[in-house]
Amino acid sequence: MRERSQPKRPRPGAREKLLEASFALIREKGYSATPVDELCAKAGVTKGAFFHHFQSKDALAVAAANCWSEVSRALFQTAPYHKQRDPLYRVLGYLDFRKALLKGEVAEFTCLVGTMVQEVYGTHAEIREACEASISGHAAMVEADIAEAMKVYGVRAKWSAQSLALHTQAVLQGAFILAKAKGGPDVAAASIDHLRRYIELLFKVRTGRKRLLTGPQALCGYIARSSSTPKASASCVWG
Amino acid sequence: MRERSQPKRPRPGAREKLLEASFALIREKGYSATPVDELCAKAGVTKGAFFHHFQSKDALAVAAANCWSEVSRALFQTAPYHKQRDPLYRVLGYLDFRKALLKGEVAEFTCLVGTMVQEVYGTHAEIREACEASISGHAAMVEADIAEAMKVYGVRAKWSAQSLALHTQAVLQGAFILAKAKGGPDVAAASIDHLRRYIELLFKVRTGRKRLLTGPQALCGYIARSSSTPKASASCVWG
DNA sequence: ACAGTCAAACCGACTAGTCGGTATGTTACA
DNA sequence: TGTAACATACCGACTAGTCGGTTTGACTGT
Repeated sequence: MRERSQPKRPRPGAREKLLEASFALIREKGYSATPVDELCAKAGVTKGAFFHHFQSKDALAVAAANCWSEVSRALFQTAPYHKQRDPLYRVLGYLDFRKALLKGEVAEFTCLVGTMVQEVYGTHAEIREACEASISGHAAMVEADIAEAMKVYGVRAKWSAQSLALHTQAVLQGAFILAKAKGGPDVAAASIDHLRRYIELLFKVRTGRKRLLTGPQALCGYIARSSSTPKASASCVWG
Repeated sequence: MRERSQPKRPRPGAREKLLEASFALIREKGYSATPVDELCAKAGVTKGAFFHHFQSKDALAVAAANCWSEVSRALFQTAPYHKQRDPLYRVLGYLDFRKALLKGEVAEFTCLVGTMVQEVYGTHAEIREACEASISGHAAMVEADIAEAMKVYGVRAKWSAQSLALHTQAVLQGAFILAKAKGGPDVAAASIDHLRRYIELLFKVRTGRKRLLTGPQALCGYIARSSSTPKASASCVWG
């Protein structure tokens, strides 16, 4: 239902504002500890609007996870590292990009779906599935580059492109937990460095990072600072 | 209806039972979503007993995190891999041991403090600190072996033993999140495999795992099955 | 141009139930 | 007789969700 692609945008969109508020609040306080009233307050919207757009708080969580998938897909697909011709450089550039995103408050760079799935995996199947889809979908994007790199570099191994892609996500999620525990992004950055080193070793790229970054299309390591925190955009109405 | 056990209460220890119940429930449902009443029910104890032993729910969380530190310290210090003479084998054996612990339900092998800190890092400073201490303390144990291995193997590197130790914890915590998202331990095991391969590469141990495991003191890979899930013991009264 | 119609969007007081926490016992034992 | 260790009843605050009503704006017929 909802008939989402209507040519008219009747309202500034309480729905979008609620999704955006959920990004901030759930990452900051967790899902269970975030009351509906507070989501409404942050979004500048009333409770009536909330339950007009979402059947329940859980339904919002599912929508938020789906929206997160779309927003992050958009962010990473348009990121500059993605234009690298060498697929391995795309993989390493991806990690540099992730590292560059570790700025500001912890809640601003951590992962919504990773936070949520941790809390609800055993009690809210639908939310868990939406989070799983988000993580797996993101991993699939990385997997494509890894698989291509394996071909180009002639890497034959016991590990699969998929398992390595999932491993990158595990490292990132774990790095976020350590960042939360320690109160800052430094540990997370160090962990990404280790992951990068691992991938270099797997592909036998012994050169230091510098050389990788000064290649002809050296777009890997830089920051699209303007959008370090993915925002819910109006285009993210479903997912 | 109460009348629930022997009128004699020699010293069954409501406190210990509550801590043990918190291990199970918080790992299963998260901290915020675990009501005090349910903790009491699981522990077979009344609410009065709860607030007799803990000033607040938050105080229980701090105690649980400290208890977790002690229980896991005891578990890993007595684990067989720890007797390896070669420090590198201890590190790799640690990973094999962690992998072997990935049995049963997800809530039975995931980390209490990792789960908790994710939820409360921004709102409950004392709990966060207790979780941080638990993770860092555990990492320090791994760090000692890594540092020794670096000496023995003459490894000089940009990375420190500490950062690699923290990285192992990041991988494990992240592996737990993926396991929660996917509903089983397989992804987590694969991620530990990648971490193991990384460390082998760092130490230039090119031999396959088999050879490592068939060495003279090949205790690395086995399971202390009887205690895969750390239990709160009576000795864990404070921490 | 304009009154009428309709449905979606939105509002906010209200409720039923849950939550963490307390007040006041009761029991076992030193 | 005192004290630690419980047990039970209860409280006020909070929470997700409801419901009757109002606003908004697109569309229609005249």
